[in-house]
Formats: sequence, structure tokens, C-alpha cells
Amino acid sequence: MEYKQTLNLPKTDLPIRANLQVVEEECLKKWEEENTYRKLEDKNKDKGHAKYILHDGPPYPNGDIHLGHALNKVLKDIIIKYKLMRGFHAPFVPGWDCHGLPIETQLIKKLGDKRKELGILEFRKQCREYALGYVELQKKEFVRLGCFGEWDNPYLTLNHDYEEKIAEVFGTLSEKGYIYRGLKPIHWCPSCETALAEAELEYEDDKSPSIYVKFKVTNPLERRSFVIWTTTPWTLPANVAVAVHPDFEYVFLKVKDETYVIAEGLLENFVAKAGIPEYEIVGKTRGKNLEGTILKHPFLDREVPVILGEIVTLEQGTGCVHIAPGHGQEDYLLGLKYKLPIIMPVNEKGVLDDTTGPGAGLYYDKANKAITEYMQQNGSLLHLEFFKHSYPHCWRCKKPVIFRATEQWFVAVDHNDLRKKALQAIKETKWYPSWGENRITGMVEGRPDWCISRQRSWGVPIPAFYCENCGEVNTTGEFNKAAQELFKKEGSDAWFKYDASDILPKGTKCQKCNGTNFKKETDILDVWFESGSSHAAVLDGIANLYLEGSDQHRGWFQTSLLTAVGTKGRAPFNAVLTHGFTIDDKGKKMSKSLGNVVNPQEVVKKYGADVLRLWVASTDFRNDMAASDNILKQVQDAYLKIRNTCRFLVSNLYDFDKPVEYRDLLEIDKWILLRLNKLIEKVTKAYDEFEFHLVYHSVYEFCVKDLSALYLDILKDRLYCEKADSPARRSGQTALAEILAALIKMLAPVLSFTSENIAKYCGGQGSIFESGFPHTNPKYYDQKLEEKWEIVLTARENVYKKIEELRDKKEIKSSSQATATIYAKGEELAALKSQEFELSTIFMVSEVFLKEGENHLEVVPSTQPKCERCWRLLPITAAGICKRCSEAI
RNA sequence: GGGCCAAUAGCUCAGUUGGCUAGAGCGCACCCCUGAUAAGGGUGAGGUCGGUGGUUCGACUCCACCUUGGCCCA
Repeated sequence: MEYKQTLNLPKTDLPIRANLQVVEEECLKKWEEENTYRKLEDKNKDKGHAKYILHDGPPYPNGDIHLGHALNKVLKDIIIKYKLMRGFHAPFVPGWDCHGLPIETQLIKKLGDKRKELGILEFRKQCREYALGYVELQKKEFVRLGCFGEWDNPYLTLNHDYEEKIAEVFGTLSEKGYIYRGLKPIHWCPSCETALAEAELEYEDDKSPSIYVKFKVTNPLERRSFVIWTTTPWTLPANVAVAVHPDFEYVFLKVKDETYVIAEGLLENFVAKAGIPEYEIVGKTRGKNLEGTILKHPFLDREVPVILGEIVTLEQGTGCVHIAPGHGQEDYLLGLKYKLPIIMPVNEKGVLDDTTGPGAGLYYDKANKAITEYMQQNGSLLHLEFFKHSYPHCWRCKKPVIFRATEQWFVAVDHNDLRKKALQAIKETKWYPSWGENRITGMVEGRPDWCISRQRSWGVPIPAFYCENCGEVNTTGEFNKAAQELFKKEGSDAWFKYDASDILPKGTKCQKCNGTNFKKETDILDVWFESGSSHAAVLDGIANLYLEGSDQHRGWFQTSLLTAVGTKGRAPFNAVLTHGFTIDDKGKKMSKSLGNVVNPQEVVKKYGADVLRLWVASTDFRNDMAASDNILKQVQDAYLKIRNTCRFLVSNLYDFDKPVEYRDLLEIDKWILLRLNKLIEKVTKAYDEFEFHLVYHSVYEFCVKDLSALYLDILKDRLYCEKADSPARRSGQTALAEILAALIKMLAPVLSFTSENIAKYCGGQGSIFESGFPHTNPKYYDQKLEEKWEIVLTARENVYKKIEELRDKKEIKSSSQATATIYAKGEELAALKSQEFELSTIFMVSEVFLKEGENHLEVVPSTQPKCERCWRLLPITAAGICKRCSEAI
């Protein structure tokens, strides 16, 4: 027992328990007090190192962060930290998208009817406070995850100078002719006289008429009619076309002396509904053959074409669909395709104007009856019934809403070849993964003009002035300048505070008629226009990288691209990286109703932020990322293994003072450095290519296989039993120190807290992040050494299989009780021979005998006594210990 | 319904331009150690590579279709 005192057993103050909650809080304090991020970033900047700009996509500040937010920011943080450690000037400016409906909706809910009394300025003030409150909360949550960045100076889309830039982008686009006004249908409440967003609709059952109407073919010889079905007769005055599906079969149905065109699949349904007792099918054709047929409107003096649309279904109706682009989203899009006019005879109160024939002057609901009765009289109506269906209602007044085309603002995507230029910019951008290019290309190719106006309160107003004299819309030049200055000085709230005459310099004249009286636009900009302008407001030049979820191919990537190409002719980014979405371990998306949501706050509390960060790094984020308690437990296991390995390294370096020169190292120590070198190479490449899961897997496997199961297990005897300052022990420690330093540096971008914490126990000064990223060392490459050790280690594995057999037979317990005799020849024998005296240590057995002969292996229990000190079975002295040990004492 | 993407052991991932009985680590089972100890080591069992067709001498890999899941749109 007293021999134990003579050993160099591991020693360290680094606790065996990770205790991440406490360690992380301490770390955060240290980073804050020492301004670690700032110092590092400034140092790289001052040295004039290359810039690396990862531009943050702004989240909505409207709640706690969820796992997706955490994932996104941690990925960004890993990149930023890696780049900082590689010496880049890589500032990270986090941002928040502060305006927009999600926040406005929250406040409307909160305020209820009180909102009307408040007035717009007070309402906006409350929106602002709400948003800023969550900015602070989310900021804390991101910082808690260990994310570095300019948290004291983030960009907020509601900041005055940001709003100024939004106005500037709008002005530039306007100047270049990209901005125009046009009609587009939106949800409209005729009772509240206001536009409604999708989120403000409540679907309830409602009774509607259901009518079948004939549209006669204009050729008088044919006596043929297309039959449409609709539940909104009041929209018929806005009808400009009838759509059929190109691939459906349509039949010509002869009833008495008339012929009806109906989709074959809905024939029976129609005949039954319309109560047609006798009919004959006199022909049949594909929908696409009907395109271009001209029809007569059932009650207005208007001719309308038959067009083709994939939107036509066989679920209900006749397969011939009444198209009114002013009254429906699908109709609108189809109308754009066929360049159909948008007719809008319904005013903001829901009353039809005098162009609508039988509906003139009537509220739309009343017009239903008038129009139906009129068509009954003129013979256009084939059938009328009433039925119940789900219909959208206003969330405030609970009355039915209508779809109504209103004047909106647009960015013309094809003006000045914007679309083509954007597509070219997409080609010039590097997309990770590569299919992102294909995806966004498809979206940009197919997108309609961008509607940028919203009839809302919480946002940046569209900086436009209507001339009271001629109605001209003034958006450029001094008008835009005035808006920019206003936003810069007082923020966009001021738009609602002042009259146009207060905003514009005295004597400002209408660009068309020289008029001097103006009215402000009251619509605000689409929030996507705001966040899409971030390149102008935040970036000084082009970003190296944008990194968001793959949903942003339609969102932020695209709006940023369009505004940037429109204003400066190129993409705001050189590369775009996307990640997938968080799903549960069954592959389902996370949702409150499924109860499978993983909360980052809870993960931090239960496992620690570093475990969450390791989870982020452990999964290939180009696909969806599965998270569940089980998966996190597994990640925690891996985390503990990595940390324990590092702790073992630390605990064996307590007395390490003098490194041994590479050429004097023991061969196995050279071998492990060779392995380390390969690891550094692999990890560096993986970081450079954003393949963090490869970082995780290779570091983890290095810890498990190369270190824990092999090198460290073998090294223990030398570390513990050799004389403390013996060259052999110092050789091992030299390798350990180098491995430890490299490991915690390589891990720092991911396991930031743990790496920083361990570094503290290594006697280093300052932060781990200041120590740079490890470099490979060419002198560690030695192919011959590598090949030789492959042979030695294969032999080791074979010996262990034999040992296991002995253990099963209860002939030995531990491997150290075995003696191995290896028969080999040629290259293998040579390799083993070169390590002859080390083999028993490497195999961790009592003795190894090498013999030339046919390849085979004999393992038997050792007959040697046990050294009291090193516990190996060896010849011993009178003192009960082996020769090596007696020399070591 | 359309566009894009994914699917390899219970889990997380490898698998180069198609080529030996598909790999790793974890987890699991059994065993060892008690000088990394709320640690450490060994051995082993796990896969019709989502399914069905096709191309090929040969397919996890290429093609088509389908299933499931995700994102976006309708």
C-alpha cells in the first residue's frame, strides 16, 4: 500500500462534475468583464486582417427564443468564433425585425377595443415598447447561449438611421422606375372599412347561394354555353374570363336545343343538381382545346375569353370557373398571366357601382339576390340553391369579409430586367447546399411583382406624397429626401405626427403640375422590405455569408436580393448557407399541439448551453435536425466523454515543466501527435466547409478511440510509475500538453464554455479565443511510422480477442495477467520487432514473445509474480517490486 | 395539387467517379478493472442501405414511380 505514495497519480482542481450551469455563468461574467469578444475583434481589425462578414438575419422580437432561433444563432456563433480564431476581422452585428404584423397583432389582442381611443401614435409607441422588451429578452437568451457579438449595439429596424435607409432604398427603386401602383385583391371588411391580414380572419359557417350560370359562346350559330358555378353572384360584374383545366375532359351536353360545356367528371353531379331529365352527349374534348373561345357575359355587355388554369378542380361545380381577378387571389394570379383587366366595381363600403347592371347601388349581399333574379329572367341561370360552408369573418366585427381589389404598391420585377439580373446574381452566389441555387432560381423565375404596401399601423410608412391638385404620386428627389431626413431625425412616427406641408420644405412643387399641396400616403411598407433593406442599413459592402433556415429562399434572401440588385446591381452576399428545421425524434415538426417542443431555456437549465451547442454541431444541419430528450442525453454523454478526456490530460500535466524535443519523443508519442495532426487537418477542413457534424464526429472519435481506449490507457503506466522527471514520462507529457492545447482550441467554437473553463486550468493567460486556431505541423507526418503502427495496433486487437477468450474461461481477469506469443514474418515481424521491448506495454500484457513463423497467436496466463507497485506481472526483486519500479523510487 | 429537399443499425453520422461478406462512435448485452472512480477498459449482438420496378456482368450509389417526413407555394 505504501508504494502508492511513490506513484505520480493524476492531480487536478478541475472538478469531475461538469457543473455547466455554474461554469457557464462564471464564463459569461468573465467574457463580459474582460470584453473578450471586443478585444479579439479589435485586435484582428487593427492588424488589418481580412474581413469576414456574416450578416445576421433579424428575428421578430415577439416571444422567447425557440430551438430554431437557438440553432440559427449558435451556427452563426460557431462560424464567427472559428473565423476570429483564424485571425479574421469578423464582427457580428445581431439584428431584430421590429415592425410587422406579428407584433401589431399581439398588441391588438392585448389592447382590444381600447386601441381605437389610443390613436396611432400611442398605439405605435406601445408596439415599440413591446418589441424593445422582447429584444432585450431575446438578447439575454442569445448571450446565455454563449454567442459573441455586438450585443450592445445591435441593429434594430425601428432605429432612426435604419428607417432612413429604408426610405432611401425605396427612393432609389422609385427613381429607377421599379415602383408602381396597381390593383390587387385583399381581404376587406366592408363594415370596418379596413384591410385584413390572414391572421385576422376567423372562419365560420355561413349560408351562401350556389348558382349555375350559362356563358353563351358568342358565335350565334352554335347555341352553346359554358356553365360556371359560383357561391358569390355579386362578383359576376367583375368577371373577365372563364377558366377550364387544360388536362380535363369536357363534354358537350345536348339538352333540348342547347348545348352545355361541362367537365366530364362533374357531369352527373351537374345533371342531378340542375334537374335535367334528358340529355345527350354530342361531343368531347380536352380543356386545352377550348382556350380562346369567346363568351358573352350573362348580363353585361362584355365579351370574356376561355382561359386555362391548373387551379380548376373536380371537387365541386362544373369544371368551368368564373374568373374575377379583383375578387380572388387565384383569379388575380391567373389574370396576371393572361393580362386580364382587373375590374373593381365594389367600393370600400361593399356597395356595387352603376356599371354592375342589376347590382348597381346595392350592398354586395343584397346584390346577390338582384343579380340572381335578373339572370333568372334573362335565362342565364340554370339552378339556384343555398348551402352552408366555411367562410372568413372579420375578427373584430365578426361580419363576413370580402375579397376586394384595392390600390397597392408594387416592385416591378421585370422592369429594367430586374428578374434577369437577380437570376444572374443568384448564379454568381455560392449556395450551401448547392441545391439552394436551384430552389431560389425557381422561386425568382416564377414570382409575381412584389406587393410592398400594407394597410397597417406598425411599420415604416411608404414615403409618398399625393398632389392635391393633379393626384400625381411624388416619391423621388426632394420628396424622398424629406422623408429620409424626417425618419433620421425623428423616426417614422413623425410621419403620422405631421402634415405633408410640415415634412416637405417650403415651396416644394409637384413633379407633374407644380402644385404645392400634398397628402401623405398612409400605407406602410411590407416588413420584408424593411429587413430586405438591411444590406443598405447595416452592411458596409458585401457580406461574405448569409445564414438562415431554408424558408428564407422565399423570404429574406429573396427580398434582400431584389432590393440590392435593384439599387446597386448585385447581390448583397457572396455566399448563402441554409439550415433545416428542428423536428422531433420521430421526424415530425415541433408544435405545441403535438407536445414535442424542445425548449432551449429548459435545455440550458437541464444540460447546459454547451450541450445544446454540441447538439447543434452534432447534426448535419443541411437536413432537418432532430431533437428530443433522448437525443440530448446522447449528446450529453458525448460531451461528458470529451470533457473527461480533457480532464485526464489536465490532471497528468500538473508537474510538467519541460517539453521534450520532437526527435527525442518515444515512438508512440510521435504516433499520437501524427494522429492529432491528421485530426487538425480534418477539423480545419470541416470548419471551412461548414460541416460541423464532421468536427464533432472526428474530435469525439479521436477522444474515444485514439486517446481513451488506446493511447491514454497505454500511457498510464508510464505516467504513474516512471520517475516523475524521467525522459520517458516527460515525453508522454509533451504529447499530452500538445493534444490538450489543440483539443480545447478546436472545440472552442462549439464548446465555448467548457474550452474556456479548461483553459483556465492549463495555466494560460487570457481567453482561449485569443490563442488562435491550431495549425498542422508538417514534421509530424511520417508515413512509415503510420504504416508500422497500423500493423502493431492490428496485432493488439488480435491479442485482445484472444484475451477475451481466456477471460470467458475464467483463466485470467485483466489483460495484464496474460502472456502473448506472436508468430509472424516479413513486414509484420519487422514492424513488431522494432517495438519489441514496448509491446508488453502497448498490449498491456505481462510479456510478449515474438517468433518467426506462420501467422498465429498464442495467449496464455502469465506465470510471473505481480509487482506491488506497478501491478504488472514481471520478475520482481526481494522488495516485491519490479526492476523498473525499484529504479524509479 | 405543384416546386425543392431528405430517408444507411435504437441514436448521431461515414460510405470518393457504381466494384470484395455495408463502416464508425454512442446506446444495449455480457465481462474486466477499482491508481481517470458520479470515471476507465474489453468482447459481442444489431442493417432486405424507406418501397417497387428498370439500366448494368455488378446498384446504398444511376433512372422512373411510390411511401413517409420537412420547407415553400397553391
